[in-house]
Amino acid sequence: MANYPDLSNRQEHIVKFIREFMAEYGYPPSIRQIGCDVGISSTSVVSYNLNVLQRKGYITRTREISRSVRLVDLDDNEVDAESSIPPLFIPMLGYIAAGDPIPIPEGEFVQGEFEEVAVPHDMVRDIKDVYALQVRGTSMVDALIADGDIIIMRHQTEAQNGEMVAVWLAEEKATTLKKLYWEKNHTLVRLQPANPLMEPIFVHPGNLEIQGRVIGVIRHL
Amino acid sequence: MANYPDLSNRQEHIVKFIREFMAEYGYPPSIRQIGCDVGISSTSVVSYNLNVLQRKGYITRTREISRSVRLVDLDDNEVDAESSIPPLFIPMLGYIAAGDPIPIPEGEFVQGEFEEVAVPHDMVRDIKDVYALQVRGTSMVDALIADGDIIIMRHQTEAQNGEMVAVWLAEEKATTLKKLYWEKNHTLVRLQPANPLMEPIFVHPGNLEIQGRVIGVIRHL
DNA sequence: CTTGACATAGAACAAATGTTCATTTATATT
DNA sequence: AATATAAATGAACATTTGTTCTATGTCAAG
Repeated sequence: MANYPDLSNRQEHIVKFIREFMAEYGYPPSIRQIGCDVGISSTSVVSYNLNVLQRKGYITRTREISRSVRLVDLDDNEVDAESSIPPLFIPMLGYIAAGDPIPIPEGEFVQGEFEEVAVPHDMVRDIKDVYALQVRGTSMVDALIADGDIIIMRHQTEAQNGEMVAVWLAEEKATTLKKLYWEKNHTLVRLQPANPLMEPIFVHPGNLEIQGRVIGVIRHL
Repeated sequence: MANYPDLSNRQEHIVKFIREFMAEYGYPPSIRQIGCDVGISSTSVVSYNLNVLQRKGYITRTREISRSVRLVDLDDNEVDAESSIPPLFIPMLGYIAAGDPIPIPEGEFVQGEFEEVAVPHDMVRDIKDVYALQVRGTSMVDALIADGDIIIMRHQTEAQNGEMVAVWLAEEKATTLKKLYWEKNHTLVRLQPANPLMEPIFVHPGNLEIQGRVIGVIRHL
């Protein structure tokens, strides 16, 4: 991993774990939690490696204070206590229905330009490229999504196997939400409904346009 | 201080101290550090006030984890003097699966007794009798609910027409989630799947036990 | 005046958590 | 091969930290 040339693999792993833990929980991990994740059974080895990371300027620690490991973050995406708080509201861009391509965000959202939708605290970590769409119609029931549901999307145009995506099928002139799998050396795409009782469909990559990835669904009743 | 009308002065002080401490140090304060700043010499009084702040939705805590106090970051302007603040977290009671009756809350929840689930700000207005269950299995797909989904329930034993309820069918020994409609002068119950492509079932009221009402569904992908 | 809910207080205890120590292993250098 | 340094290991211990318990005080409602 070229990001940290002067660190061992273990030390890189520790830095990344601390960053992820802080983002997810809002407080730093303990020595033992770091050891569990990194596979170090001895608290003194964790402490030894943290001392190295501190000496090299990657972290700071306060002696005899629980959970006092803090990253000194040199990356572009500076993580600090305030900005690590995930958003509670995201913009609602519009609607998603079978017969229309979904609205796609252009540039950054201007505050107040869109209606806002409340999301759970742990559903969105970084609001960049994330937005909500409301479902119109019953065409998404194969994705176990009902009319009126709110879909939380992250704008991306490529997808990995197993990710739930919104795709526009040009020939059929239809939007569909399915799990995407590449097959036959990327010459075929299998779109798998979330409902296990339903069959997948197969499309050529040229007929398909990935418009975003689904990261959550919210249904009010 | 008009910003937190439903908090005592001490509780406001605690919220502000937590925010300042987190910003300055990058990790949350301990119970004793909060006590020192606010002038509370007893750790149980600090803990009591933190429990109140958690119940009112200002902070979250994790039981028996050091420095696990986290602010739930609402803008000061969003605190409305006229309304109670809706909860951002509710207790997760357990699981729901087809072959078992759902866990039913008994009495009020003891703080910290259950794992907490994040919900959207506008999904729950009053936490009383509200809890979450996680779906195990694919038996709920007729309700457009997937394995792993989180269902937000309000404990109630009676239902109006059209409400989505969890019912236990004694003869079938099964839990199902469907919209309930009374028919033939309350001598028959029609249970309507949320999936419009599926047929309803009809049961006698004596065979059915309403265990709660579904008020929302959350799906993380 | 009584009662119940809320808030406070201190002590004791349990558990979480960080540090120290003795020892071993791995690696680099001479 | 010898030596020095870095890295690892587990155990023991010290300290931090959160929870529980018992008791008391305040205040509003009946």
